[in-house]
Amino acid sequence: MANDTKRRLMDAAEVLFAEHGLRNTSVRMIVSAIGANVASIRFHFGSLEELKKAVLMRRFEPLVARRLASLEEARGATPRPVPVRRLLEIWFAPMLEMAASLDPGERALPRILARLQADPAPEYELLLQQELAPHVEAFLDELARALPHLDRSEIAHRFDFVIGAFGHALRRVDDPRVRSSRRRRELVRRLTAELMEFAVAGLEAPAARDPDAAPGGPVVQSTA
Amino acid sequence: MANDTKRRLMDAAEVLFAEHGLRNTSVRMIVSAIGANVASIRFHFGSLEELKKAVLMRRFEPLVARRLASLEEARGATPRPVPVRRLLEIWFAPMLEMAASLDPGERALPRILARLQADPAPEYELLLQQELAPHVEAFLDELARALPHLDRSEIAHRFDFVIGAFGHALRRVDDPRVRSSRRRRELVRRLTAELMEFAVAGLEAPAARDPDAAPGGPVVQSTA
DNA sequence: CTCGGAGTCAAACACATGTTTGATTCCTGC
DNA sequence: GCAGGAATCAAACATGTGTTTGACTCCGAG
Repeated sequence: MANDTKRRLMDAAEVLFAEHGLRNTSVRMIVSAIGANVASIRFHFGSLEELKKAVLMRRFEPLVARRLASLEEARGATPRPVPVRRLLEIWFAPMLEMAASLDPGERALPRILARLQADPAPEYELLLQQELAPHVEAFLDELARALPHLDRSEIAHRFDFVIGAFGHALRRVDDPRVRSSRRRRELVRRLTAELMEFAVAGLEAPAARDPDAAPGGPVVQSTA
Repeated sequence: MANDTKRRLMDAAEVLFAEHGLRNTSVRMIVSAIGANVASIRFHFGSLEELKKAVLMRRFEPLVARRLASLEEARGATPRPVPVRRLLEIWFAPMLEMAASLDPGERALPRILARLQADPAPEYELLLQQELAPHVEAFLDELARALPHLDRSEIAHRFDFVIGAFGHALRRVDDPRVRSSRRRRELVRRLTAELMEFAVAGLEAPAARDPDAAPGGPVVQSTA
């Protein structure tokens, strides 16, 4: 019974975070979800902020570990560069499995991260960047091998585009109009297939012309 | 002097909305920014919610109008489908000009919308969907002519990917580490050129295989 | 000059937030 | 069985929120 309340707090909190966002979830929403006392969060975590970080880390660390392990394995299989499509599969797979899960707790992290993408809260931003930066670098390194026609900075930007598209797609899956888990899983699979085609083509596209050096005028011209 | 305070409230509010998000901007933050009284918002707008909607609409209506006019013009110029690249230019241009503007007020709307993308607030979601839906449909119609190898639903999803990537890129431009407006404008131009290449290739990619019918196994396979 | 509405103001409202307190219950180790 | 820490509890705290009130100033029309 010792850490039971502690675990139940985290479980209840993470689905509330997914539903309402980290910012808009109050102590009282969490404790009342499991019939606990308002002081329980302070007792078990010290503060609400600490609980938020604990919830994020519990799901986040295994996710990063899985990605890195898969990347390592794919890289070790052959001396040739890992194909872009395979790299994207490795990147997306863990998150997609969570997003399609039947367990609301499993499903929470992708939703939380997708929200965090656009609602920058300096504290988590920093926390996640520290946790993310290393394995993002590893993927960018491997992408650079697979896309020798692009310089590193353009690769980083394009990977950012992919992450933005992915997050946006995940938010769509959150649409409350998609109720049944059967339909949700189907939608996730569908979007996954379409996103994969889109992202591979986008990443492999020819390098952008330097807008300064381009003789053909600005890439985005006035619509006059 | 009549509507002076009213206008100043909207001006101050929109940059605060861009900075802190619609949700996290309080009445007192707004009024203290221009030295007005807390009751002034109630007097001029009825409520804080009404002020938010007024701020959104003031910038939003001209944006939609510009896009539709440019689309109409491009479509009238030739009986052939408008190229994908041109459609994206028309879509991005107004927002990009705002994002690169020197006026913080001009710059606010893209930031607000980019935040709103991931922080769904039912009230504005509805408001914006009503305002957006018609001209999104018009763009999808034209995209369908330019991309005859894709069915309508896949086009809609891909356009969503583009919007997600665009929003994410705009959020990057918001990075407080990018201080000088000179550097910001440069970054916007750079990202624009790269995003254009990425998005055109992504939209024009071959249709995704139906994950059910695909004999080659799941598109995203387990990373075991 | 005066009346009256437009606009502003300080102060308080009712409510929600995270945190804190001190007492009380619970259960394990002795 | 009992001592003592772990865990829970109701209640209050201080602060922030949007809103409301009623008096106040201002200024143009009659």
